[in-house]
Amino acid sequence: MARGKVQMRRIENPVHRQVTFCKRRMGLLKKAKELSVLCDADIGVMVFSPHGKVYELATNGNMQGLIERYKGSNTEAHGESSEQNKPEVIQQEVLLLRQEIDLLQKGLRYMYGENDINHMNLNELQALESNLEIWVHNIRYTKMQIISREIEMLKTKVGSTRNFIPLKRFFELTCRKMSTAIPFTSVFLCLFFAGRHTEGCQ
Amino acid sequence: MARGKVQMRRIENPVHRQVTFCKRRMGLLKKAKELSVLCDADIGVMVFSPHGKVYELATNGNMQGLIERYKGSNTEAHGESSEQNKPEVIQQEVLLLRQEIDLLQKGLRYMYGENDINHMNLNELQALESNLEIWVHNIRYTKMQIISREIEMLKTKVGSTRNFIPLKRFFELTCRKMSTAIPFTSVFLCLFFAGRHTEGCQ
DNA sequence: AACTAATTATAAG
DNA sequence: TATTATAAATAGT
Repeated sequence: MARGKVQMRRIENPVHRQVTFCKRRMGLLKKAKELSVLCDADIGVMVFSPHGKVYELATNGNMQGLIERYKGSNTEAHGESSEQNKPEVIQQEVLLLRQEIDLLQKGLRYMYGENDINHMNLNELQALESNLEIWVHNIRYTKMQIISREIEMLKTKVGSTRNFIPLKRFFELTCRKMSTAIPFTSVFLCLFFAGRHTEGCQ
Repeated sequence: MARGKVQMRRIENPVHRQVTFCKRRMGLLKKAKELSVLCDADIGVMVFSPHGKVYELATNGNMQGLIERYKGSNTEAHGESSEQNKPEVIQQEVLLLRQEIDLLQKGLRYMYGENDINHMNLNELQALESNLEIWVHNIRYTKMQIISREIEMLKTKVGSTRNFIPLKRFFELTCRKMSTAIPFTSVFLCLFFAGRHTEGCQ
C-alpha cells in the first residue's frame, strides 16, 4: 500500500512478516474501535499469531459477553446446543438480559452525548460531573419527600402523642442498608473502561 | 478520512451512521482478511450492529474453533468455565442482572423526568445515589489525571519557575463548590424536627 | 523506531 | 450506487 503494491499472499521473509503483522494488527484494532464508536456497534476481534499468541479487542470490555451473544445469535440458525449441558432457557435469558443492559448503557451514554469517558476532555468531564450532581441532588430531594410523607401518614394514624413510632420508622427508613446495594457499579465501570485496550507490538 | 476529518464519536445522523457502518464494516473485514493472508494469522471478527444484527469473519472458516482457541488461551485469566456454568450460579446471575436492569430503567426514567415520585423506593434511590457518587468520584479522578498530566507537560515546557500557571488552572478546575452540595445529614435533621412541630419540611 | 512516498479507505456530495 | 478529494494506513527505507 505504499512504495509498491503488495501481493495478497503470505509474506515469505519472516522479518518483514513480523513487522507487517505488528503494524497491520494495530491498524485493524484501531479500525475496529473507530467503527464501534462511530456507529454504536459492539465489536470483538481475536487475532492468533502464527506463534500462538492471542491479541484481542472487545469494544464493550468483555469478550466473553460478545462470544455468548454471538453464540446466541447463531443458535437459531445453526441449532447447536450440544456443547452446553446446562438449561438453555436460562442461558438464553442471561443473554437477553445482557443485551438489555447493553442498551441501557447506551441510553446513558447517549444522554450525556459521550461514548467513552476516556476520550472526554476536561470541560466535558466537568459538565458530566455537574449533571450527575444535579441528579444526585434530585434523588436526595425525592428521598426526603418520601420520608416526610411516610412520617405524616404515620403521624395522622397514631396521633401526635406517640411520636416515638414515626421516629422508629424514620430510622428504619433512612438507615443505609448497604447489604441491599445492587451491583450497579459494574455497569458503570463497564462504561468507564469500555474501549480501553492495550496496544503495542509483540 | 476524506473531505473532512471525522470526530471520533457516535455519528448522530442515523443515515450517515448507517452508511458509515456499512462502509467501515466492509473495510474492517477486508483488513482482517489481508492481515490473515499476509501474516499467516487466524482472525475472528464479530460485529454487532446496534439493531442486533451480527456480521462475522473467521479466516479459518470456523468461528466456533476460534472461540474455543480463545477460551483455551485464556483459561487461567477467566477461571474455569465449569464452575461458571452451574445452574445455580447462572440463576443467581439472572437475578442480579434483573436487578441491575430495573435500577437502570428507573434511573433513566427518573433522569428524563418522566417519573412520578413513587417509581423508585427508598432503597433503590439509595443504591442509585451511591452508584452516582462512585461515578462522580471516578470522574474527579480522571480529571485529576488529566490535570496532572498537563502540569507535567507544562513543567517540562516552561520550567519549574512558572508553576503558578498550571496550579491556577488546577484549582479553577477542581475546586468543589460545596454550596451546591446538599448536606445529607442536615436534611434529615430538618425532617426530624419539622416532623415534630410542623407539617412537611424544607 | 522514525520517516516518506505511494496506496488505500472513506466522507461528502 | 458511483465519484472524488482528502485523510489515513502502510511498505520500504
